[in-house]
Amino acid sequence: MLESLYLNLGQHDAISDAEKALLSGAMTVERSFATGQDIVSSGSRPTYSTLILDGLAARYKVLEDGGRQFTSLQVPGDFVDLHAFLLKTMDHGIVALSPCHVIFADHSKLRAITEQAPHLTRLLWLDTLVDGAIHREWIVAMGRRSKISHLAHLVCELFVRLQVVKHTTDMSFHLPLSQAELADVLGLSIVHMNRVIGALRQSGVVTWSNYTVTILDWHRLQEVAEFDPTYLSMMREPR
Amino acid sequence: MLESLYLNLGQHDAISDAEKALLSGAMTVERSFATGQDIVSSGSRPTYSTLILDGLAARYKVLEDGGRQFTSLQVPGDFVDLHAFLLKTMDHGIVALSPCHVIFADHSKLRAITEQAPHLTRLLWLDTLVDGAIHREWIVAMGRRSKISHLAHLVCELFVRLQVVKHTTDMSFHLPLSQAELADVLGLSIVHMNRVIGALRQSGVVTWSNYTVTILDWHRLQEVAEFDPTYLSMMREPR
DNA sequence: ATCAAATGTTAATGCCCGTCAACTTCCGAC
DNA sequence: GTCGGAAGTTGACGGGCATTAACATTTGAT
Repeated sequence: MLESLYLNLGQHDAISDAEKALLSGAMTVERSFATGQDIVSSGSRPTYSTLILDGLAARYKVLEDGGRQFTSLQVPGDFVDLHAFLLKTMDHGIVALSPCHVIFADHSKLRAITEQAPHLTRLLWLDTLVDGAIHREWIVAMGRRSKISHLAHLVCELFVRLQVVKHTTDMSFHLPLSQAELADVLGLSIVHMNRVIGALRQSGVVTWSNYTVTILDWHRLQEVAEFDPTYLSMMREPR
Repeated sequence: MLESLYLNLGQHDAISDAEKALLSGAMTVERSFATGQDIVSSGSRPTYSTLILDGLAARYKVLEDGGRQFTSLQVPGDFVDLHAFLLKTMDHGIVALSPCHVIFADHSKLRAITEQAPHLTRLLWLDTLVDGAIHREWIVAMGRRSKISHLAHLVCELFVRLQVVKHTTDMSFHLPLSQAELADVLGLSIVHMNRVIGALRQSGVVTWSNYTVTILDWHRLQEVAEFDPTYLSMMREPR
């Protein structure tokens, strides 16, 4: 049930059975969300945090002119709003980009973990720190990378993150994002997004159809993206 | 000595004298850095985290073509690399943008805090979560705001953050950033950065000279920026 | 005070990317 | 199968922004 969470946290450091039991014990209700539904709405003050068991979700903000910007993509094994445990008030929304199956962890039980399980606390903290590292990489991509490089970087990131939780097959993964939604990831117009995707296809490093991305040449893709996975902290070491 | 840290952490929730003593006890060596010097270098594995006592610093990444992107600005009372306590390896550098006076906190002592002081641990965790919230706001600004709105938002953010640690006077603050450095914050060319600053000046909401920004019309500035300080979690409540 | 270097400012040119528009393809409902 | 709407694709055009270059101004070093 929580296998993807264990894979996600366990990539950074070993987690004990006792810790798995604590995590499992923090979980309460399961729920499903349809594509397009808000999993958490902006301005709310949730009393639980949401773990994705299956599906793809995204954090987003909407501006007055209607423009939307995604600030992160969340895959199975991710807490979409672990930060709300301490931030209290959601300053952004979280939407399901595909049918999402989730499970809730009560903040009271997360708090109990911080009182009694320092190592597990550090791993949960670390999970939010990796979030931050991904945000920084997105800022760099938006500010200083070419658009095709930005897109290539996103493909690299998603492939690696999905691989950790065993949601890739060979060099392919499912990416249920319309081009309009991708445009809200990269901060582009729909039309230009379409052209950038076309350019990446043309370059021959990936195929991309039916919402499935297949990496044909990982090495060249990594070069185009200048992708260095250090920021994902995938090395297992004492934390 | 650690007054700005107490102000920074204390804005989110009350901190006890015992907690202040724990923080104080975690500090070791003080040091100064000159403008332009790296406080922490990319790829390093520091065994301590760095707190800014005075000065302005920034996190940054450099791309192969030499392009630089700042991913955050750090003011007095900020830990510039608290995340390295758990991430272990720095995936970016941190540079002093003005003469910086800092103090180091040993990771071993931070670890001891996580073992013995759950509430203080949550406040330190929260500090890194606010970092993440700021990152998200930067992503939105880079992706979907006009450049003048982005700049206005940055001014709002810095003013509020500096106010918390008592580094503003009336509606002014010192911002020791060249236009070239600002361009690396917004992801613009130097020439265009100059024009955007000119446009913000023209609009009459701020004056900006001698590295000092004065807000003439906070209300209109906030409107231009669509600035909503919720993301900074400045409300004091149990965490 | 003088000079060199860093920083700020302005103009010219061209490309990247947004907008508008038209059209095609895909997909689910019936 | 047929229909309607969503998603994808392509072209035309204009504006925002990068690049280059030149010059002005400020700053710091001697």
